[in-house]
Amino acid sequence: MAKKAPLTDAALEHVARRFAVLAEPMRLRLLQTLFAGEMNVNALVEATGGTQANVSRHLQTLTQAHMLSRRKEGLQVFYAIADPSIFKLCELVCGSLEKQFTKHADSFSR
Amino acid sequence: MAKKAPLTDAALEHVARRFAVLAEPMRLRLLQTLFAGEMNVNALVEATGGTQANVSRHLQTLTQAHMLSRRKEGLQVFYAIADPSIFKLCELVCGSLEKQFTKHADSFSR
DNA sequence: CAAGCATATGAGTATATGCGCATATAAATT
DNA sequence: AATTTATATGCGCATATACTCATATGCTTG
Repeated sequence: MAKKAPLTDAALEHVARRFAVLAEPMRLRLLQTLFAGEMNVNALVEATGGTQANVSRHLQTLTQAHMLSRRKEGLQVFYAIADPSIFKLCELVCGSLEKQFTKHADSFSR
Repeated sequence: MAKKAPLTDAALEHVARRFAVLAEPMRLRLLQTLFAGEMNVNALVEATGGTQANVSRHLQTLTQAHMLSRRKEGLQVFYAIADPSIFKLCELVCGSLEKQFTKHADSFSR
């Protein structure tokens, strides 16, 4: 399989879609929270400070993109990170951003 | 520096913004084209099949995100990939996507 | 300085998407 | 079966952004 083959339009749209899923602060916050492990919706609502409706929608988006797994247990639904490449993606972007402005680096983590 | 520190809201917005820049097929096409090396706008217009105005706008977006460098030489403006992490980012996403649907894998590269 | 070429940008339109509110669904408990 | 609890979803609004067309800017050359 050639490594440098150009991508088809369809493939580019898939890649773009994947980046788009990661292009929302609340979804990133959810992912970051789930880095600690599986959680149900209510826990995620409390951890992120978002509304239940909004959190639920974002979880749906992330799940449809196959980034999260969904497990129902009684009344509760547990979500977890399903795609380990998410970790590396976030690390890459964060690293690149930190280099980019070492000035505001203090406003980066708390 | 702590590796697992949670990100501030401001940092999350920066990360999200970066992903958003990568969330457009035409911009990905431009980046992919520039993988071969520095190019001027006209060459990019021809290579991507986009309109001059649209290509110019996307180049501006990519440059403002510090993903591309801009070099003016006479009438022409040359763009090049400025942030090497872009390569790894695209590889990661493509790899993850290929795994995800090995079915349509044939529609991925040409 | 006029004309021409390469690139950038303002304006307008269409589409997408995030959010809040209210309500629906689904499962457990009484 | 009715009620309660946890999660999902329909709807409307507001905003963002991609695209096209026309035009502006900037540099070069005659």
